[in-house]
Amino acid sequence: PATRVGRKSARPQKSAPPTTTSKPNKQTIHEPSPTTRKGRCSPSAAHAATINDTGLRPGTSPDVPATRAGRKSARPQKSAPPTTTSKPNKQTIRRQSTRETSFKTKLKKAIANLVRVPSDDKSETAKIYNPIVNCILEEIKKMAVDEGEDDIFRLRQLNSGSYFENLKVDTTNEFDFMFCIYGQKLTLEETEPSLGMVAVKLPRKNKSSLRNYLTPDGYLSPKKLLNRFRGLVEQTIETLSAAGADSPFKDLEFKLMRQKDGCPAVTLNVAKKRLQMSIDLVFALEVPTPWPKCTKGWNQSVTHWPDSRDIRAIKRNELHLVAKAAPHDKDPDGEKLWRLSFSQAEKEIFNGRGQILSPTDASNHATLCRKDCLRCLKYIKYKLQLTGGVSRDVDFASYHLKTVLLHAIVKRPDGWENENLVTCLVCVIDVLVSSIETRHLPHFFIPGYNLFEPAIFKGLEHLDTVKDQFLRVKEDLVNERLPKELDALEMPVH
DNA sequence: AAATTGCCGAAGACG
DNA sequence: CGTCTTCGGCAATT
Repeated sequence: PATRVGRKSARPQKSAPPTTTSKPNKQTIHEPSPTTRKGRCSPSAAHAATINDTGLRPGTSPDVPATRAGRKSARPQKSAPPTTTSKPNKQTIRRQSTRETSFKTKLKKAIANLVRVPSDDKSETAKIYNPIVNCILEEIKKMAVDEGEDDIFRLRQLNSGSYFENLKVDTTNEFDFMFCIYGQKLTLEETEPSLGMVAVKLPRKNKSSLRNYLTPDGYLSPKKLLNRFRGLVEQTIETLSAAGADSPFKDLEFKLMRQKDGCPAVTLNVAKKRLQMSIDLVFALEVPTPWPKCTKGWNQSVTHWPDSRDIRAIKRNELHLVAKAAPHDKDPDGEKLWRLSFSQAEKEIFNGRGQILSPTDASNHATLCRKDCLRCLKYIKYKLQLTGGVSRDVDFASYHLKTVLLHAIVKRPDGWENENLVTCLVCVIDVLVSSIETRHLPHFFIPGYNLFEPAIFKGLEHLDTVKDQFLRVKEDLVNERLPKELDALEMPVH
């Protein structure tokens, strides 16, 4: 029974590759001239052993996490990787100035030194959070059966968040999971397309227990459902905490954090001796395809990325609704509006087996490069917060950075290779800066939803600090200096 | 049709 | 740099 499934799915060939030249290489960043500077040599090791027992970030990241991977099959290597470029021959190398080469090396090293999760820690934490989430899921199901609601509280687990996306840049032991109600027929009402939110009603034929969570006027209430979910988790934690001496949880201390207003997640802190971790359980509703109307037009950009075939593939991903509060007084009681989450679609673009590359990408170099870019951006933001440049509760979120990156790829679909990392970073920073200047950062999938809309974004005035910071980084980059914001060596410890 | 199994990629460790 | 390892994702399988 050979389970031969390799990556032999279709995707014969990404249509016409030779577009390379057609694109006016507007990105001729002057990888600049010799501004000298002694390399700060990096005694690595610096950030080592930051096994932090501080962890535990209190806030809730507006980063809206993931949902289930689409069921698309592997895309075969986007054909033709002639590798010519990836392996510069000696002459090419010699032709590059040694300074430039050494700067690239230096940058690469610096990035490698951004926070990483050592594999020891990975094993150790995995042995804790996996049994816990399994147990919570099981207990919830059991309790739901007793109360006749097992038709909805048989939840699907999706690992999400920066840890599982390999995009973590801080040292907190924080793990995000989505717990999704799935398989329900829902009717979406797009009353607030410019907020990225929808209201939900149940079609007549939906006889599920969701009926228990309707408002008087027939809307599915995020607050009611989230409260119910939290109640289930609370009960579970009680039984977990009361575990006997032979339980796998006997050394663990559990503490359920207070429910933050408008936060779609239930946060559970777990401690084992000195090791602390935070488990975020994001409650979500899976909404069946097709995507709602507010997403019309996200793909109508003039550019050629992603191509129409990829767009179709992306749109095959299920969206999710999370109980994230609406801004202002749009829905003060949290009784009506749900926020759309595209995390599965985003995951497909960045990670999935069907990485969405550009027509001229030959391999998964682009994936690596994009992720390195994103990690750099996130790290810069992280440092800015650590050093007090921007307070932590301004909701300038990594989601904004991810969105900026997506726009940057649209603007310049080719050349995402770590060889060009500097160029790529500069490109992303340019997009970020102009978004800030114009106060216009459209949600990638909902063009009419401006993430920097004053009514939506708190702390607009801080954005200029952010802009300055990134401009400094850009300045360093084009002058071949390692930005101190990317230097993990002196990591402030909070 | 829920749970198990096996394969593969990502990325760290190590030499 | 290349090889080895572990973890997670995924789908075939029963």
